[in-house]
Amino acid sequence: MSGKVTIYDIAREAGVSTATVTRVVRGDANVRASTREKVQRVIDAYAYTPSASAQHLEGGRTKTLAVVLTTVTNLYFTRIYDAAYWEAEANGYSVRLFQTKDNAPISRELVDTLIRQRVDGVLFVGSIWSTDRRDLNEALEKLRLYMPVAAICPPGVQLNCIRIHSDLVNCSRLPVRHLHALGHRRIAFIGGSMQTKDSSKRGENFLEELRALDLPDDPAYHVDAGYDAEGGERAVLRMLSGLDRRRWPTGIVAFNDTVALGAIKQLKQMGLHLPEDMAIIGCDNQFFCPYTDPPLTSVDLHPEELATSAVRELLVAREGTAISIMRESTLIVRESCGAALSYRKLD
Amino acid sequence: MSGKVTIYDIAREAGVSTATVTRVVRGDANVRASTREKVQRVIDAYAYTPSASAQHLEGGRTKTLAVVLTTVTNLYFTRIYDAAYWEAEANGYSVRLFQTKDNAPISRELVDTLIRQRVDGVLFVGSIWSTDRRDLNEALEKLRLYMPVAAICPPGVQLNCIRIHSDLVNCSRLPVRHLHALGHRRIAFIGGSMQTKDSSKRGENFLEELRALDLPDDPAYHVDAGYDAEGGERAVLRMLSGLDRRRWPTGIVAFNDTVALGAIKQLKQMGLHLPEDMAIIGCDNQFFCPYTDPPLTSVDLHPEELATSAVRELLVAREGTAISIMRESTLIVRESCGAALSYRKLD
DNA sequence: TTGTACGCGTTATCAG
DNA sequence: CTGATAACGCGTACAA
Repeated sequence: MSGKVTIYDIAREAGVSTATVTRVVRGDANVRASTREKVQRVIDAYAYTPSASAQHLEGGRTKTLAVVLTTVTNLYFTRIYDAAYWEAEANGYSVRLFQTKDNAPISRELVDTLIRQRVDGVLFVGSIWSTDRRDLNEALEKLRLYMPVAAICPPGVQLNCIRIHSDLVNCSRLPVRHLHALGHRRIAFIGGSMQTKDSSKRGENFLEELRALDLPDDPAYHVDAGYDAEGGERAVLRMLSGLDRRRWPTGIVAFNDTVALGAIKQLKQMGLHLPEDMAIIGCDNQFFCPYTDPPLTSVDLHPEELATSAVRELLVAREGTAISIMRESTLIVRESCGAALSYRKLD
Repeated sequence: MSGKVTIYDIAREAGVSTATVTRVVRGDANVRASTREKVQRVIDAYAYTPSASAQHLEGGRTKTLAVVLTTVTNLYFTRIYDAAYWEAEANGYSVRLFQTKDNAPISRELVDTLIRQRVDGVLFVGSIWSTDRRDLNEALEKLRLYMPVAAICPPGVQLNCIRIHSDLVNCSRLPVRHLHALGHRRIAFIGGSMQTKDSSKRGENFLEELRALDLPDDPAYHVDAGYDAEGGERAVLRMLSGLDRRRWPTGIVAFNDTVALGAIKQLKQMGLHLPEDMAIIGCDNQFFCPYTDPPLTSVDLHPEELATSAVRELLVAREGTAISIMRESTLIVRESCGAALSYRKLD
């Protein structure tokens, strides 16, 4: 009763064979009622639960998926994991979460662990595409020997795996159009790091959108801001202090809500009133958006749906790398651009 | 090269026994250099990695810990998980994260999964103590048959496992003293739900502190607010609209920063200026505290250290349930109470 | 230095 | 309806 209880213990104690114990546990029909009852009693008494490892060894499947991301401390990743978790759960799978050191790519060690654990599929999410492509594809090749691989990545990335991407186009388009519709003509983008695929793609789309609307695409309106609030502060300070006041933008699109948070603080610190003196839009529609001052207009990428789709694809695991285009981004209008709440979605 | 590669495949292909393959993989010294090289080449060619399940079956340990919490979407839990993850990692363990449905207790199903996976230890964190005590202890008893169990829980809870608790006393004391020192006499607490152990403990400590300072402990100053921003909004509205203006508190202690976020919004909406008309203090020192307007003074419970300690205890797994009192809470002073930044820590 | 053979806990097959 | 027994992939005595 103290150490590990095995099927042998139960079989011996119940006076039956291990085969019968298995039948009882699995609810097999071919067991006499009295036998079943007898065995069940012993099982309960000993709190017996079969070992997943042994089951795996025999059966093949681990019924486990892996999610790999940089840190669960990031709210965006958190929403992805949460959705993936429950989708997997609903299908009888459990999820193992792996975090990668800051900007480290997919390490050999991680690949090794993934394979060693014999998970039935991996989902990579974000911040990994900045990596040396050769390393990455090498890792994927090795992984693919053992399990299906999926990635939530920007459209441009060419990876040999199931790719799910968010709607980066509308993610840039919606905010720009919104500001344009409200009369803004000088619009700036403070976003990520131009080093990474994801960020630069967002930047390109932003510029494209400006041109489509015949707006000035002054490079001064386009500055790196990293991914956190502090980055937002710095970016605003750098951009505005480098610009003659008459050339200041009147609207800012931030890489994400956290960056916007920092930007707002810095703008206020410089004496600007929001949204009168400056409009601002974030991205991700985080929980705190309604609580900034003014409430932050934001784009929702619906990361939960990306995660859900990714898990589904992984479970189906049809060969041939599928490319799913996801549900469109949605603009959530609040008051940080001064829009009336009766605002209707543009075209 | 397509399906699963086993140690037999490697052995056959390299023309040696499985024992020799193991030796090479594990870096055993007693292998002739030429043999080692030959085997290693085959291993690399086939991308062979031993199966964790098989290793577990043979060896006993899974080298895996489980962390159970309600949702990783909560920033506080997120910090705990992150810390636990890296501490485990540093010790060669991996972590499995389990989420429980909203307010559901530890389900039979979860206990079952935990045992089936044969994890080497579990850490339960938060929001589980509101549960029926009988169920809970029953689950723990069963789990303890297979693995050491730890819980990050409030001091009052009597669970038969390793208990790590945060400094709930100072968590209430520090804010009250801070406000008192700044001249506040009518201080309110908007916090959690008095149904749960954790919340009520915080409430008790709060009242105790008021009495210790000879401040009024008017029940009207003590209202449930749940755990999110919306709860904070509602709590403020309810409290203030039910009170004659002359009896309004001048300072509010919020259950956590998110609740404070909502409270701030509601206070502003009622036309109050912060911190002049109302001081407010949060708890958890979340990333957004410096970015509220005004920047939010908060208490840091150092959840990372709780998690780290919990993991350490779990790995040592000394029998007999240890009770660790953790590092004291710290008050992080910002501007939401109007304190000068030169503020010194009270006694 | 290397190989043989068994055990780890479970399920599946096949015989009774 | 029930019981032997092989097989799953690996590590480890023990033997050579």
